[in-house]
Amino acid sequence: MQIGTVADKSGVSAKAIRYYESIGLIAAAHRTHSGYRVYGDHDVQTLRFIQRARGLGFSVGEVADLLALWRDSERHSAQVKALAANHVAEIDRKIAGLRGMRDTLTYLMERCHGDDRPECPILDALGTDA
Amino acid sequence: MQIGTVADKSGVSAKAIRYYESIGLIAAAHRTHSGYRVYGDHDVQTLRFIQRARGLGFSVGEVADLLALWRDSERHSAQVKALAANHVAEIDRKIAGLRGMRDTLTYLMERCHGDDRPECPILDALGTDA
DNA sequence: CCTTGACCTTCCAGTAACTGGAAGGCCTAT
DNA sequence: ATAGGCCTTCCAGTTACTGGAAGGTCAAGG
Repeated sequence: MQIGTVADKSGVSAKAIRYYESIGLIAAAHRTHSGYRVYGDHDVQTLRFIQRARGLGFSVGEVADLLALWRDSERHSAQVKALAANHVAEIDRKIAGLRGMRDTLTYLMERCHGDDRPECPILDALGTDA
Repeated sequence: MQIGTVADKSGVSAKAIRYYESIGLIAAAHRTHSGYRVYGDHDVQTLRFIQRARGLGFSVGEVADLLALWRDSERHSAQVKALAANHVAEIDRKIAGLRGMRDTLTYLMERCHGDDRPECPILDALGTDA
């Protein structure tokens, strides 16, 4: 398989595959005599794994850890769970931050007439000396 | 006032102030004969505005729009409200995305023993062919 | 008068995780 | 022979800054 085919099958772009190879997330692919990368079904599996993990918001570094655990038959599920728990905590922090912004903005928006007059509590809130 | 003072007063780092100047978000400061930037209270106000808007998650580009509206006495509050509404919608999208990740992860974690055995539904979910 | 220390200046690099595009090689079909 | 659709590498750009290097400025102390 060439990189385009494995990209289609895995859902990871060819660009991203080369990038993952360049940073060492995946092993360097074998090459044809003319330099084309060659892949097998196994690589499609790995890339799908990466794709899903990235889709759950894990960083590339965390994905590397997950991949290592995935390949390690001696792993303890507690290790995986801990990784996931850390990530959930991080997601919760982000959600909390966004919710704070959202709440402030909707509060201000409710008080903004939203017509052709210039008075605006949103700008007031941003601009006051407080 | 020198840049360090205005940085302290506004809560925006000196580095960030120079950066904002470099991208045109704020006007270039006047300089002393020796090249030091000089600021007044007015600049502190502007930087605080920027600081708060950034804290609400507005991008630097959106902050530029907000600043322009803030300075425009002819503005319509509807313009500000629309900007805020777009931003809230964006925040909502992000929250929804994060919540999806969170839900999937917690679902999988509940099913993971989290002990010294290798079986792990989290890795299974990432690695299946489905 | 000179030095010390705390400022300030500019410029370069790095962050995360890629994407876009340029310039050029390879391979198959017509 | 050439057209097209692949592939290759490499450089730049994205966001919003931060860190650090090399060096100038200024007021106070010895």
